[in-house]
Amino acid sequence: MTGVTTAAAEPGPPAEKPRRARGEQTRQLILETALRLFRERGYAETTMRAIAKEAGVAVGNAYYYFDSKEHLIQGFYDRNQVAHRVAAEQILADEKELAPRLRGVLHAGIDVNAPYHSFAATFFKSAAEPSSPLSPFSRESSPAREAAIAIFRDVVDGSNAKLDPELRKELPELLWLGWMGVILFWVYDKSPDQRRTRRLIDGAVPLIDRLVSLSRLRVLRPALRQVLALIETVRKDD
Amino acid sequence: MTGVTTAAAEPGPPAEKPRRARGEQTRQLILETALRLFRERGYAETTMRAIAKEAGVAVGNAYYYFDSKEHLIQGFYDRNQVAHRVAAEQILADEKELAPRLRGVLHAGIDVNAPYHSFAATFFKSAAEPSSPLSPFSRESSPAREAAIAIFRDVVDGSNAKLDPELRKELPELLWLGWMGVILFWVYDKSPDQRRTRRLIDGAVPLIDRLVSLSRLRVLRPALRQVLALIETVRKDD
DNA sequence: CACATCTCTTGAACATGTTCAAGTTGAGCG
DNA sequence: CGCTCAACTTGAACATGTTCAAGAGATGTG
Repeated sequence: MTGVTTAAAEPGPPAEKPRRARGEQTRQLILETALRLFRERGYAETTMRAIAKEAGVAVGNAYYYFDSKEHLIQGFYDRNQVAHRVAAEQILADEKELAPRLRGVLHAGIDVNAPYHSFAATFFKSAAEPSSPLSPFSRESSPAREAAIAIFRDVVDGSNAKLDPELRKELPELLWLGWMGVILFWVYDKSPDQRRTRRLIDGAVPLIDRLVSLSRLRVLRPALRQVLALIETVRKDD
Repeated sequence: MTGVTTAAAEPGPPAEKPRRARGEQTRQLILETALRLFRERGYAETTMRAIAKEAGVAVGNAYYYFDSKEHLIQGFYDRNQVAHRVAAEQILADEKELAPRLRGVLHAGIDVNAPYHSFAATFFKSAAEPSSPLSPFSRESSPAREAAIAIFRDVVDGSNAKLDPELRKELPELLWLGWMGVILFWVYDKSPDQRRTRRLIDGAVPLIDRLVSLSRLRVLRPALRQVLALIETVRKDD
C-alpha cells in the first residue's frame, strides 16, 4: 500500500480509455481514411482490410479504436450534425416567421446530406436496427439526438408564432420526429436530385404551420389535448 | 429450323425457373428448416451451414433456391401477411363502426407478429435497406403491400363512417402508412409485452377517428384540400 | 435404348468482418 | 539508467455468407 492509487473508479460513463496523443492520431487517421474510402467506393465495397492498408496499419488496429465497421459511421453522423447546426443558424438569424424558419432548416438538412445520398442509403440499413448504436433512438446517439432536437427548439422558440404553451413544449421533439420521417423519405427517394423530398418539405411546412395556428381554435382544443395526452401515455415506461 | 422453339422469351416477369416437383419439395424443406431455426435460435445466430445440415442438403443447395440468407425471410413475411388478413376478417365481420374496426385490425396485426418480436427486430434491418427486396416499398413486396392496403380498404369501405369522398379514396393507403409507423414503433418497443405499442394504438385510433369526422367541418376544408394536394404532389414522378 | 439437355445437388474455395494471444512502445518512477 | 505497466500494434486464425465448376439425376427425343 505504498503507491498512491490514481483516483479510483468513479461512478459515471463506462470508463473511457485514457487515450494519449499517439493513439488519438491513429484513431483520426483510421477514421479519415475510412470516410474517404466510403465516399470513393461506397460502404459495402470498402473492406476493413482496404482501410487498414490505405491507412498503413494492421487490420486489428482499426478494431482497437472502433468496435466494428459500423461504428466508423458514427463519425460521418456527428460531422453532418454539426454542419446542419451551422447551416441552420444562418437561416434562423434572418427569419422570424415560423414557417420559413422550419422550411429553411429542413432544406438545409437535406443540403448537408445530399452529397452522401447513395452512400447514406446503404448505411441506413445499420441505423435502422434497434440494437445498433447508430439508431437515432439509441442511447449512444443520445447526444446527437439532443443536439438535433435543440435545432428545432430554436426554430420554435425564436419564432414569433403564438401557440398553446403545452404544444410549444412538445413541438421541438415532434418536429424532430417529423424530420426523421423526412430523412426516411429522402433515403427512399429515387427521383433526380431527390426533388420529391423537396416537394414534400415545401408541401408539409405550410400544413404544419396551419395546424399549429388552428391548434388555438376552440373546436380543436379537445383534439389537441387528446394528442398531448397520447404523447404522454406512449412516453411512459420503457 | 426443324424443332418447335418453345414459346420464346415473352416479355414480363424475369423468367421463372420451371421448377419441378422434386425441386419444390426441397425448396419447402429448406424454408421450413430455416424458419424453425430462426425462431429457435434467432436470425443472426442461425448459419447457412446449420440450415443446410439440419435440412440434410449441401449449403450450395440453399443458394440454388434462395438468392441470399435475407431472401429466406420473405417466406416469414408472406405467411404473417396471410395470418393478419384472416384475423382481420374475423373482426371486420362483426363490427361496423370505423374506430373499433381499425383498432381491431391493428391489434390483430400486433398479435400475429408478437411471437416474433425479438427476431423481427434483427431482420428489420434487412427490410430497411431501400434496395432490399424485403423493403415494404420495393417492387418485390408489391403484392404483399397491395394485400395489406386491401385490408385497410376493407376497414374503411365496410364501415358506416361518413367522410369526404376524396379522403375516402386516399384513406386506406394512409392507414397502411400509419400501420407501417406502428410496426416501426413496435420494433423499437422494449416495454414488457410491447404494451407501449398497444397504448399507442388505443390512443391513436380515437384521434384518427376524430380527425376523420372533423374533416367534414367547414373550417378544416381547406386544410384537408391541402393535405390531399400534398399527397398528390409527392406521389408524382419517381 | 442412346443421347442430349435441363434440373438439381455437391462441397471445396473464396471474401470479408472479427477476435486474440503475443509482441512493441513509451511515459513515469526510483 | 533500468524497471514496470498500460497503451498501442500486429497478423494469423476464425466464422460465416456466398460462389462456382463439376457432377448426378431426371426427362424428353429420335
